[in-house]
Amino acid sequence: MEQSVADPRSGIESASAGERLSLGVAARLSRYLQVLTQARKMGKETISSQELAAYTHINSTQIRRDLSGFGKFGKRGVGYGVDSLLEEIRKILRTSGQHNIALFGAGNLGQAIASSDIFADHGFQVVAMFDIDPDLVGTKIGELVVHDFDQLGAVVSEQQVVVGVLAVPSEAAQEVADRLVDAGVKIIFNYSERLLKVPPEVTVHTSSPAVDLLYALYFYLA
Amino acid sequence: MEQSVADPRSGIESASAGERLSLGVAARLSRYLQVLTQARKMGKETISSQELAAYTHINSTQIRRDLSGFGKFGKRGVGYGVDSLLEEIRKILRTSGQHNIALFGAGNLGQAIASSDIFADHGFQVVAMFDIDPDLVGTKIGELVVHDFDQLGAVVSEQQVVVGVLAVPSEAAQEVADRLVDAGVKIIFNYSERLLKVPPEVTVHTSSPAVDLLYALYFYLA
DNA sequence: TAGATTGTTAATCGATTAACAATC
DNA sequence: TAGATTGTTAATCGATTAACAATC
Repeated sequence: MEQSVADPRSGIESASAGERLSLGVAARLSRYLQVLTQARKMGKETISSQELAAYTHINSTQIRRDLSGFGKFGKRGVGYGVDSLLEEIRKILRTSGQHNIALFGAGNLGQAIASSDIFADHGFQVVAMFDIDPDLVGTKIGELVVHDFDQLGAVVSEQQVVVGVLAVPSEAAQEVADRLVDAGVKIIFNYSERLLKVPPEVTVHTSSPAVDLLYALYFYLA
Repeated sequence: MEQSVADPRSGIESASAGERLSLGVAARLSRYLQVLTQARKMGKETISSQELAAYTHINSTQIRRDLSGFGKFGKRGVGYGVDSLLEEIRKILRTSGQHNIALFGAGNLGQAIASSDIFADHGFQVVAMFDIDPDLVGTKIGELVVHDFDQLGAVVSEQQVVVGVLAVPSEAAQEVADRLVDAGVKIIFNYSERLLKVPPEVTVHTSSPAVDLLYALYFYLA
């Protein structure tokens, strides 16, 4: 889990918004969304808190408690409607819209991400790809033309890019991050291992499969 | 974060082990390990709880508290020695050794994982690759020969595979998982979106970049 | 009705944080 | 000495869980 919010804004409350969710609640709601999205793909119409618990490793009481804080979304004796719960949680997280991503690095990892619908399923669209290799610039990966890094600023503002995803080698990661920061991007998803230095208003999420494995392994060995 | 431990074993306590770590502590220690590993690569010799906090988004008091529970690893006015802290945490997590991974799927994602040292840095070694495509079976990806799925059981027991990493299309994920379970593998790392059904003693970690993004986005939009 | 599952309460435990003395 | 940072305390807040009535 990533805890990314340095300074909860004091003062002005958004009119439409109620309270800001706690880090834990927001993280758990996101997990529910993931499972619900897949459950829908599998043609499931209802899902119980017990089933959600099995897939998320989150206690079923906790799940019911999280949800009941926002309304009565379930049917006793039946469970939750997959479609309707999906919609409710999206409303709560206010992430119903379409959000644009720029992808950096057109190597194996970049291509894997571009061709996957792991982001698309949750309303994120890869709208641009970048690479430093002149042989790749101008070629097409799926629907996307590979841009040169020099076009970064222009693409970010024209396409309203909200998230930059780094699938570049570690050595290149900091430079790309710097450029994204200059272009005003506030969320960076880092698939390299490099520790990135960014200003406090920018959130970096570093992907860490090995860390997750270490964690799982501890409980396996212990 | 993945919470994966269903039934804490009652009764018998391992002689060498003290208490089993709580889920939260184990997860945070793993994060520290990640940052320390990178800090060492960057040639850093000491690191303060403040710096660790900046990279992990975990409160610095929390970090000092976590560590001081196991010993006095730091020097006041200086910080923690990167090498020594790395070693201490590995001891605590009892994950110092070498652990073997089998990788499934030799496509873009599989190749990206095989050629990355994101696992190797933490003592995980990819010892075998598998693919269903007859054209790929027998070819080499880096140092690794691509095996046919039929060899799964033999390879797992010969190479003492502890973790199976799935980089296959969603449609194939459940079948590979079933075979891994049959072969006795207890930890599965799932890069597909498919929800996997496994027996309770097996831990599945599903990679969820989009979920992490949704979470970051909430705090950005809110 | 009988079985299943939600919504909610109440009680406990661990996480979080500010503050600060100890000490490098 | 002066500055920095650990180790630790104490106080608060949120997470977790079992239990169960309500109700589909």
